[in-house]
Amino acid sequence: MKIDPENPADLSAQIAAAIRDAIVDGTLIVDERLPSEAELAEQFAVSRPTVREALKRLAAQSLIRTQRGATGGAFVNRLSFEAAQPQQITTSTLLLSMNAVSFETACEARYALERACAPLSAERRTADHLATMRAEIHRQGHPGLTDEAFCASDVAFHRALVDGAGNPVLSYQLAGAVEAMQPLMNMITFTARSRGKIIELHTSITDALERQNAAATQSALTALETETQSLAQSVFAERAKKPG
Amino acid sequence: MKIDPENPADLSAQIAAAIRDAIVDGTLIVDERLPSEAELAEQFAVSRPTVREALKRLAAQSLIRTQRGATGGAFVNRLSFEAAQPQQITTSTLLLSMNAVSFETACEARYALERACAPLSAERRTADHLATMRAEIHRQGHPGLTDEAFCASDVAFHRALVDGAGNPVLSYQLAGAVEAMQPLMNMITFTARSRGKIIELHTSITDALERQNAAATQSALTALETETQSLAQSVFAERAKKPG
DNA sequence: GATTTCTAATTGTCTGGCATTTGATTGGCA
DNA sequence: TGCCAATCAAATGCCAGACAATTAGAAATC
Repeated sequence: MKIDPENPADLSAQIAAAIRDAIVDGTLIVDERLPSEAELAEQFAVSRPTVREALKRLAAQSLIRTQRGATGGAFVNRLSFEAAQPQQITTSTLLLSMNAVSFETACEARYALERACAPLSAERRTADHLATMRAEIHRQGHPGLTDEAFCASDVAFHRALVDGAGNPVLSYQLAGAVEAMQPLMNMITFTARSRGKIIELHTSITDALERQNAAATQSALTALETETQSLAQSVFAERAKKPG
Repeated sequence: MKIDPENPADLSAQIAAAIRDAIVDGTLIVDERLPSEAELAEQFAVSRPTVREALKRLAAQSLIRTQRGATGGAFVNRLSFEAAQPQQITTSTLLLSMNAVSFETACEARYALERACAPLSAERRTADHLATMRAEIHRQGHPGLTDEAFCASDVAFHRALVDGAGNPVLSYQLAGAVEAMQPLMNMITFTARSRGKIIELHTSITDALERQNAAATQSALTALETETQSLAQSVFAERAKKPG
């Protein structure tokens, strides 16, 4: 673990990179304790605040955790899917909002990915997954539901669908795509009629999964994508007509 | 932007979260300059090192960039897909290696996601994408190629396939899944015979894409998945027989 | 008017110190 | 001997102040 002493700027970034590399290539293993801040400062020939800045960078990526006290210190974190997901969602959300990604593009990606889960989910979904999906469908039918709550329930429905595939890697990747869409979906006003259509399609998806019919699940998802796209298009067209 | 003064621990994390929230909800917009470190320290009633630790956390996530000098400071970064991808790949790689995800599970997720790109890629792939894929296939046929270089070429091939879909959201999500598999793939020894089979399947994939035949692309991908899985299984079985 | 120099603002880093937390040690007491 | 409380030591969390390096703009000079 070495840093470049020639370049006196960005010392904390260099130190963070050195430690990160050591974690990635296995030099530092899970739950291993890093040297204390004072020792690291000595090793890298920098001051303690600089070391601390480096450690905070790593902590921001959940690569390490710190613990105070006599046996405390910085420990290599076991990066869990649960810990990585919130950050993945934040990043995906910002990517969409800051890069002028069209609703169409985001929606296309999301449904393409969900269709990828469909065959696995049709095979492996448990009664629990189906129950969650039906519960969300039921909630979506409630008349007093705000648009935002409707979207949140939609996300919960789709996450259950994805989790039904029983593949944590898929669930992790899809969480970003599905949740990041929520701010975009929240821009849509859902009329009673469009809600009814969506609920109908959610029901066909759930039915198809229950019958373990992968093809039917995929075509229902495609229908839902088409419906969502045209709904968004009409909302945006309406908004363009009367600005303000 | 407020922090909880009651809880004296984790001040830098609280400040980082406050600023991150301001960026996510649009209070701070792209390229906007944050107050100087001294001003932030005053606002949050903490010291400058604490503010700096918070800023480093945000810099680690590419949410801000800093610039020295008279008109310098911390600026909200436009989070680009290019900047987010390396971190997404690092995270995905660590998730696989630290969570004992089986080769089977990771492989299944990867090919499910790639199949999701196939229809779009069949529709939109350019001559450039096809040329890249054929070039990688050609490289893979070179006899002197190390296993590691073969894997790297494999990754390049699949990334071209994914990029062919012309959807940056898909490319971003898939990059994590594809690249993170590389360390797992590197554990496999590729015989001349297995390389030949893979090259053959890569060729059918490229041919199907060239003919814009989505179904053929998907079934070729499925065949490649089956081949990869059985290859891995035999390698691991062999390794289990004679340990060391 | 162009070039050079100066200046002010800002981040990057260091030194030194104190507060807080927490496990380990040690001493006292039953 | 066994248990419990007080103490201790190590480590992180935080702070104050200072200096160095960089950079843009202003001022001075040719």
